[in-house]
Amino acid sequence: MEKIKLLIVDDHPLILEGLKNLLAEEDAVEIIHMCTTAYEVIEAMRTAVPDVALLDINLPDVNGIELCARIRKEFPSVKCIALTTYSQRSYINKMMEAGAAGYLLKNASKTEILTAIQEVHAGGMYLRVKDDGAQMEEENSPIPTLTPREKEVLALIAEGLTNPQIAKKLYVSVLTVNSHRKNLLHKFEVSNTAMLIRQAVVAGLV
Amino acid sequence: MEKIKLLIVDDHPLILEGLKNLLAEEDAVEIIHMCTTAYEVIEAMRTAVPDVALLDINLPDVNGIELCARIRKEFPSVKCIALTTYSQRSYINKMMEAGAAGYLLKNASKTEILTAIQEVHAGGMYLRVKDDGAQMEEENSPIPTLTPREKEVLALIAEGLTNPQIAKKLYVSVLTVNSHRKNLLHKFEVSNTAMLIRQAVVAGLV
DNA sequence: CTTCCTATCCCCCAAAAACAGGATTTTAAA
DNA sequence: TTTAAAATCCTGTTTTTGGGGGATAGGAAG
Repeated sequence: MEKIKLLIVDDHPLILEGLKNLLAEEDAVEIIHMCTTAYEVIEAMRTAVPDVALLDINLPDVNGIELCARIRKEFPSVKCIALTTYSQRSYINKMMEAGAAGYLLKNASKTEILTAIQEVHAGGMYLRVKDDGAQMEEENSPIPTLTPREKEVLALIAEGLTNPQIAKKLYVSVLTVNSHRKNLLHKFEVSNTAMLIRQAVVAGLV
Repeated sequence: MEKIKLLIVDDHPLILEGLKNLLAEEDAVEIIHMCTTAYEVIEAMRTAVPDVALLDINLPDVNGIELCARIRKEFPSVKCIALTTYSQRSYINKMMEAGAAGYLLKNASKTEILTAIQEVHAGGMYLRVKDDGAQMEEENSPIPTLTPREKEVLALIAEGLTNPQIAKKLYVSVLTVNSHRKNLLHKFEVSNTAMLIRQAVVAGLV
């Protein structure tokens, strides 16, 4: 029986290391790529396509959700499993919507990770998020879907630019920027910039 | 020769796992405690005092800097080594100020970690932050020292309260809140709430 | 006993953001 | 091609923020 070819991506090298050690002695799987950015993932896949990809959600360049969607589009044969610290329903939904076949928390056990990989590779789906009671503070994060323009504006707001400055930078009217800003506030269901930015940061959108 | 007794703390179980695997085969050291929160660390130390503690900075309850200070106070014999992803000067300074004897990035190699542990245990100090060029975006984060009141106000701002609301909650004048707010902006060297909150979030202050 | 720090309060004023609507055009998808 | 979504611009008003000062009382530390 062929070994399952794995790609793992995480921005923390130590987590990669941990996974490598965890999976190295298993002969059912074989890690063919270890990446720390979404860019590396796509590059790596062009050279050798894995069977399963373990994806972190927090990546420096693109977030794991978008990365998953992209993988599903460019390499439909690759099964994606989210491996993250977030147990929020919204993340799970987004990830599944993006085409993920599995979802694991980083405190998952070795056997659990292995089971997930195998079941997913066999065409199944695996999702287990056991509530350890530790991080249930952020249970309510809608994570709205933003348009490209809104993301752009949000990023600039987070960088500290004011509406006039953003308008100048994007070559649009201040009124337009203000509209986007208002829409952002609505989508995030918040009433001021402080809440908006905090939500955006914890959601990894900035 | 006695093995060096280690305590490691990190909120990501996988990093703990990685470290464990990394250090398990070494006979120079011995992990006696693995914790995920600052609270656990203090509890663990009451039962068995380690020689060296590897501390993450991002912890769910108390940040690693304060934890380090507390360890140095309650268990002066314990040498602390920061093990984190932050390469910012300000973090290093804070950590050293808190009494740490070492500072490592999470992308440090196994031998580097071992060397650090041994040198620190021998009474020395070890600090090596090599710039991998990857995360130099955040090179300038002052991390100002905030007064208790300022932290309080900052937290409320981050929760989305306006000055009048904060004033009401703290039973002080709006003008007072505004002063704290202005001082916060000065200390963080930013010019609006968006930048303030973003900095505060990445600094783990909210 | 002085400084220094903190917290509190005050002034004036300009700029920005938020609230509440609506309208138009371009773009993308069904 | 019809429809929906996105991006653009508009008119108002009200509230909040931010920038520049300053003053005072209490406490801690030198």
